[in-house]
This record gives sequence, C-alpha cells and structure tokens, in this order.
Amino acid sequence: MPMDTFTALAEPNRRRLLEAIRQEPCTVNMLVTRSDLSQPAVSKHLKYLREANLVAVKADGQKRWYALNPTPLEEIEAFLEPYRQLFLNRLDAPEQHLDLTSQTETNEAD
Amino acid sequence: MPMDTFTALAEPNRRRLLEAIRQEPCTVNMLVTRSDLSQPAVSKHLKYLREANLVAVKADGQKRWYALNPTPLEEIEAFLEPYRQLFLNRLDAPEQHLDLTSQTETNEAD
DNA sequence: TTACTATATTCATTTACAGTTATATAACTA
DNA sequence: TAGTTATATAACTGTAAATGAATATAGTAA
Repeated sequence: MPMDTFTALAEPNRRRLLEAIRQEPCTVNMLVTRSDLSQPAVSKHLKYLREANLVAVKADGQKRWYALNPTPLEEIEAFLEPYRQLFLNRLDAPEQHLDLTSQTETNEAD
Repeated sequence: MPMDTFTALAEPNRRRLLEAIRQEPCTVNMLVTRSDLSQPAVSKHLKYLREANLVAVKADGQKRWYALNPTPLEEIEAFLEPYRQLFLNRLDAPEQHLDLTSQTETNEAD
C-alpha cells in the first residue's frame, strides 16, 4: 500500500529532501551531501516520495536523477483551501491578502 | 512531545474531524455521531488535534465544545507556497486561485 | 444517595516507520 | 578482469501511533 501525500509530507526530512529537489533535480548522492542523512536513509525516503508520486526518477548511467512532481500537492492545496481565508483574517496586515470574490480594482500591471 | 501540524493532518480521520469542526463548533458526541469512530477514538484524535493546537476546547457543563484554530495551518500554507505556482500551471481552467505574494516571473502565455 | 450522560484516560496489541549496518546490483574505470 | 562508484534493498532495533476494550472522571438529574 503506497504512501499518501499527507503521510509523505509528515516527515521533516522528507520535506527537506523535497525542498532540495524542488530547487533543481538531484541525484541521490547530491541529497546525501546536502542532508544529514545516510545514503540508505535517503534512498528509503525517496522510495516513499516515489510511492506518493511526488518525485519522478530518470536513470542516467549509475546515477538516478530525481525531479519534483508537484501534482499530488494539489490534494494538500484542495484541503487547505477552505481554511485559508480563516487564518488569513488573523494576519496583521489586512491589505496584503486579496479577497477573491470582490475584485474591484485590476491588478495586472504590478 | 506534542504532535506537529503535518503529523496531525496525516491521519484521514483527523482531517475529517477537522472538517466537521471547521463547519461549526462541535461536541464530542456530535463528532461521534457524524463519524464512524467510537467515542474513545474521537477523544484520542481530539487530543492530538489539541496538541497540534488545531482546535480549542471550551467546557460547558459536561460538554466540551471544540472549535477550530486555523493558525497552525499557516505552516502548511508556508510550505506549500513555493510549490503552488508549479502545479497551478498544470490546471486546465484558470480559476480564481489567490496569489498573495509577489510573483517572480509568472507566465502570461502558455 | 443512585443512576445516567458526556468525555477522558489507561491498557494491551498491532502496525508503521525511522535509522543503522550490511549486502546486493548495476555501471563505470583502469 | 578487478576495483570502484552509485544506488537500492534486506535485516534489525527502537519508537510512535492506530485500534479496541475497559475503566475513570465529572457533571446532571431523579
């Protein structure tokens, strides 16, 4: 049973790995170097990220290039959407977040 | 050690409980009725949601009214933000998704 | 007081997962 | 060919958490 998106993101090291992969495609060794994790630990986390379809792999000789697949994050986005206005109301600066429904002024030249 | 926001949301039943609480404040019995969970199971999940500070409780006689505290969800929002433009580009219909922050180099033609 | 209601907690069991060490496999290099 | 590199996997240990049954606690009502 593959790991779902929420569970994959629940682990902080996996979020950091995904952050690195988001910046640029990475090989396993690059991720080992940029993290505090051992190579098997990185490979195991990448296995879960693959199962959650959050990363795609491309073989290149011995190397495996891991690239981000952001599509499953839409599930998180969809979950978060109804809550967003609720916590946006609590922010200090109320001008920075725009109201979706009432769009009185055009903001295309910004 | 209290449960963090991501881990609290990793459990599907907890997400459903939070959905119910988002619609309106709920007592434990209301949540038991509206879910497939036993009363102890609901209470235990609520304990985790309390630890994650996602809900606030108000005692009212025997009843405990659970209300949503959306503030910790800002952490999820902050994590998701750099990814959003990446998967928004893949959507078919250009919906009215809000883009609060400054866009670096968005695409006007596709 | 007793009985009932609403909620929380304890306990035991099971499962899932994180981390390590060791090993396996495939590709590259000399 | 042997040796090295890159990555994956297996086996193991420890821990967190999911689940269910039983119980505890506290408020309410008779």
